[in-house]
This record gives sequence, C-alpha cells and structure tokens, in this order.
Amino acid sequence: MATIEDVAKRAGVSAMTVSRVLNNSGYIGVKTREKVERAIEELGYVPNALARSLRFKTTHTLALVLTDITNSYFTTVARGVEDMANARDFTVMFCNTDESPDKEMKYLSVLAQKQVDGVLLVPAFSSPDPILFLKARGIPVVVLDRRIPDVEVDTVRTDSVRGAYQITRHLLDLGHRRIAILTGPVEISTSTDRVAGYKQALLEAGLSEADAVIMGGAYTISSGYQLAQRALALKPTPTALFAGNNFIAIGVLRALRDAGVRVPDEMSVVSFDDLPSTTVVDPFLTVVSQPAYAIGEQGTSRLFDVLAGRAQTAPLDLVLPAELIVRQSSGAPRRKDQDMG
Amino acid sequence: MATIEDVAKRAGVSAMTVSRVLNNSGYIGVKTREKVERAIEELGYVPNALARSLRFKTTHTLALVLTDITNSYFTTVARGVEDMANARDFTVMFCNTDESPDKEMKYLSVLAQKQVDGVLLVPAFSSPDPILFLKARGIPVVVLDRRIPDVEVDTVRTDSVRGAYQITRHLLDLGHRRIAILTGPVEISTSTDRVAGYKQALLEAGLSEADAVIMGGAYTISSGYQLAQRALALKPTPTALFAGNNFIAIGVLRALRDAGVRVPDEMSVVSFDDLPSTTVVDPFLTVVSQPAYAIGEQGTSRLFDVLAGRAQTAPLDLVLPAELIVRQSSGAPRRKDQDMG
DNA sequence: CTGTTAGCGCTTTCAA
DNA sequence: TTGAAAGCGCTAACAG
Repeated sequence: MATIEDVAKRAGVSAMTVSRVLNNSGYIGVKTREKVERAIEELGYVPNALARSLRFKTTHTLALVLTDITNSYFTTVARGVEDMANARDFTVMFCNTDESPDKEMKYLSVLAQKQVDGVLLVPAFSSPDPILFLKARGIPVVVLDRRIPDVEVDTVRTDSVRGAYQITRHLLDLGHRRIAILTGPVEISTSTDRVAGYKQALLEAGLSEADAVIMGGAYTISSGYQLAQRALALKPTPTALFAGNNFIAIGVLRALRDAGVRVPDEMSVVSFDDLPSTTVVDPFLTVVSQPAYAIGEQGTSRLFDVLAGRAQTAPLDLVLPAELIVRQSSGAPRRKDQDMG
Repeated sequence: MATIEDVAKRAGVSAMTVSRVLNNSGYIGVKTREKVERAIEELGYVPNALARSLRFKTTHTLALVLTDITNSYFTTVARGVEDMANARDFTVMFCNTDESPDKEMKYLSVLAQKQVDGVLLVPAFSSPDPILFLKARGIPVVVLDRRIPDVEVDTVRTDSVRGAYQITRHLLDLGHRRIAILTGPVEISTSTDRVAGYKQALLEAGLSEADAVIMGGAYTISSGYQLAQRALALKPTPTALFAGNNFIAIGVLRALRDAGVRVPDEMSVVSFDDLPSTTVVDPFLTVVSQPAYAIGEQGTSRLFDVLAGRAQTAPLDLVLPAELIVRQSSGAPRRKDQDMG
C-alpha cells in the first residue's frame, strides 16, 4: 500500500502538497495538482484512514450490536441502519450477541478500542452496564427495540404496549375471553411491555387479573413450541394464543399443527412481529407489525444528531407505532368454547 | 478517552511500562504491575486500536460486501462470516451493494482506506475490476456465492450446476417434459450455472436444446411474478417451473395463486435456495438448499489462511454441494399434460 | 503557492 | 526491571 510519502516522492513535491490536493484545501498550482493526481493514479494510492482517524478522532464508523442478525426483524433494522449510515459516508460493523451479556460486553470493549464513533445497541439484557461503559468512554449510544431502565439513553423502539393492546383488543372484539400470551424473557422490556398492553386490554374489557394467562419463555421457535404445548394442556384451554414475537409464533403454529389443532377454527393465533413478506406467499398470520426499517433509520439518524452536537435536549425516547394487520389466523371462538368461557 | 500516557502518569511510570503490562511482554515488577492495573481500572482505559493498527498494519477487521443483507440466504452467510470472525477476535463491517457495481466500488475504496485485513465479496457483477482493485492494494479477497471469470481469486460457492441438474432431474423423473427455468440476470454466474445444470439434465433425459425453456430476469419477487406470467402464456404451457432463487420462487407462487393455478396439481414448482425455516411453519417447496452458513464460514476460514500466509497454493475454488429437498410443491404432471408433451 | 515541524497513541529498538 | 527516542501515515499551524 502506497503512502502519501510515496506519492509525494513520485510527484516531486512534499507530502503536505499531496495532502492538500487530496482534501482540496489551500491553494495549489494547476501543474502541481496534475502531477500529484497522476502519481496518485499510477500508484493506486488510497489515503490511510487509520492515520487520519488518529488525528481527527473520528472513524466514520458505527457499530450495530444486536442479538441475532438471522432474525428477519433485526435484518431489516440492520438494513435501515446501513442505508442511513451509508448516506452519510459512514460504515457499519455488526455484532451478534445471541442475547449473551458477556458477549455483548466483550464486543463493546473491542468497539471502544476501535474507536467507533457511535453504537446502535439492541441490549441483550435490561442492565445499564453496557450504557454506562460506553458513556464512560464518551461513545454515544442509541438503544434500539428495547428499553433499559434506570439510565438515561436515547431509545428508538416500537410501541409494544399499544401494539399488544390493539391485538389483544382485536381478539376480545372477536369474542375471545381466554387469551394466553406466550412471550419472551421477563428481563426484556419488549416482553413486559407486551404483557402490560395485553393486561390493559383485558381489564378494559371487564376481565380481571385472574383471567390473564401469561407464559414467559424465550424469543425462540422451540420456546414457542413448548409454550403452546403447555397452553394446550390448560383447563380450560385458551381460545386464542398471542405470540410475543415471530419466532414464538412459528413455534406455536408448529405445535398446533402437530397437535392437530386447526387455526383459526379451533384456535386463533396472533403475533407481535410480522414475518418477512419476502419469504411468504400468502400472509396468513394476524400480527402487529413493527416498523423495523424505520427503527434502524431513526436510531441512526439520532446518532448522527448527537455526533453533530445538535442533540442537547433530554434523552430521546422515540416510540414508533406498530400496525395491526388482521389476516386469517384470527377468528371468532367456537360456540362450545364461548359457552365454557 | 484516556490514553496510555494518562495511565502512565497516574501510575507514576512511563508509557512503555504500561504498554508492557497491557501486552504481558518483558519483565515487570509485581508492585509496578499492580499500580498500573489500578490506574487502568480507575480510568476505564481501553487501548486505542487505531494507533496499534497504524504500527502493526493490521486492523483485525474484515469486510463483508454483499448485495442485500435482507435476502435470508445472505443473512445466513453473514452469520457464518461473523461467527468465524468472532472466534478469531475479528470484527466485521458489512456493506449492501444492491447489485450495483458503482456502490460496490465505492465501498471497496472506503474499505481499502480503512485498512481492512480482508474482504469477503459477493460480487454485484461478473467483472474482475473489484478483485483487481483489491489485489493492487494487497488486500486479500474471497469471493462468495458467485464465480468471477478471467481472474484468479479464491472462491467459495454452491455447486449450482449440480444442484440445478439434480432438481431438474427430479422433475424429469416425475414425468415432466416441459420444464421452464425462470432465473436471474445472465451476467451472474449462479444464473448461468443453474441453466447449465438444467440443460444437462434435459439432454441426458433425451430431450433436445429446443426443449429448454429459459427465461432470464432478476433475482427478485416481482421478476419471478412476471416470468411466471409469461411462462403461463406459453403454448404449450410448461408443466413445471424451476425458480432460480428464493425470491423468484415467491413471485412465481404468487403469480400462480393469482392465476388460480394449483401447485402441484396443475403446476409443479421447485426452487434454488430454501426459505428460512424460521419463517415457515410447513415447508412446502421442493428446493435445492444451499449451505449458506458454511459458505460464510469456509470463506472466512480461507481468508484467515491467506492472512496467516498459509495459502500459497493455487486459488481455491471451493464448491460446496447443494442438497435436494423434495417436498410437496413438485408432483407428477397431469395426464392431459403428459399426453400433450 | 509550497514546505517544515510537530503530534495524534502506540510499541520496537536501544540504553540505563 | 524500567525509560527515552523514533516512527507508523496523516494534517494543522506556521513559515517562506
């Protein structure tokens, strides 16, 4: 890799002159500029961003730390981040934590060392530690998708409470009275928020706390499968299942298929998170769809505001609305079930 | 961000001593080490990887340049790359080119500036330029998923020819004689390879070149939709459609649904690329499944070999086998159709 | 219009 | 066992 010194030598000028043509700063003679440009061309020279960054203390690099890029929801978030970053000539590093706080912390440390200008974080866990770590090192963070309690951070997320409320309300309106919510780990805000919205709808419909059937597991297919099995074993059996995310929903649907329970005739199923339209021929599942791309975009946009110093305001908590999409997986409960309710 | 100098001052030693405890190099007094470690702790010091990289000429950073992370196939490739990189304490930058050679070139230039140690590239186009660009700057590349002609590069990809052969053969064995292949852009090797495998199977079954129905478009849902519509308009109508990738397959299935054509009763459909099992309840499509994760992993592994200098051999062309998975979307052609064939 | 000096944070000599 | 000097590649500030 040629250096600025190599170019300077070849063009018969000083490194400073080369730097000037590179950055279009200061005055440069036409002939000098030409010579330099030729030398750059001939050597295939590209400036060393490391050296630059060392001086300027900015790397034009962001990091996206998330739980699993393989979840289509996060894939879309990632795309939103990358597009926005790219528009500002920033580059993005991505890191999968697999919901492990350890892995997350290890990554954050590496990212701090690499001097990333900012971090977009989908926290593995509801702990303020990662935020404090970054703040202590002067690295701006924006939290995506989840809330972290007890700490001041910019956050961009979906309105889980309202989304869950809406979809539960939808089931109630259809006549369901025994609705189970099968959700993720209680330590994650999306999970508790969804439960909160669910409860709110129940109470508003005249049901009591005792009517809530809340089953927590993990945001995975296998967890969804097991939760659904347990839900089916309940007496009385719920007439509708509310899956806390898309993975759980898939697990639930598989469990119902294996148990020979027809959807929606014998059981209504709804879910938070849509499935990617690129992998589905006939969307079937009634869902609350999250604005995944917008979350990535808006979060990154906020990060840029902070970097530009125009974010002196209080911590942002941007809550984007979810959209209820009613499809075929939800219907009225069967008579028999209603009578029992 | 504290520097090594800050730590040194606080510990009452020189920067060099701090450096030594950081890297466990040379002899250090026990008490000195303690003092230094305390200072590091108190300041929350993390070494500046930029400065280190500037000296060592290695950044412990790879880049993954692909067409669209939103394609579930590439998402899985990305995960394979990241896992392997992470295992070696490398970090990955990702870049979406959207199949645009311009965007690709822009990214490669930035990546060269940022001194990434290596690049994993899913080329947007069958041009040797990006490879030559990187080679000229001494940056190792491994091409993933696609071949690039007229240039020596390490490549890790699926055996598209054989995969296409197998799945076409499967259709032929079922009795199909009019099989249309609806594939991607002719400039991309995966596309031409799949057509080659398809033809090979046809010829081997005693059909002629004239029996091949080859329709090229783009690797997108809308292209798949249109190609299927055109295929349906052919006389005689094909009895089976072979989609060149997963997006095309979705488009095809939607077109058939809209046209009221039942699968597989009235039309068999098969596809290259499986759909992510995480978004599908009941896999239905007969596919050739690509080892996406392994492609990411193996490609990255090769990159590490090159970086470690233990890859003096001729360019690698690692061709991983695809797996035929027969499901419900393919069946025997109807009698009527067979008679016409 | 162009060049010299100094320094970003770190580590490899070479001395002490 | 520890420290001082020099340099990785680049550019701001100050000459000239």
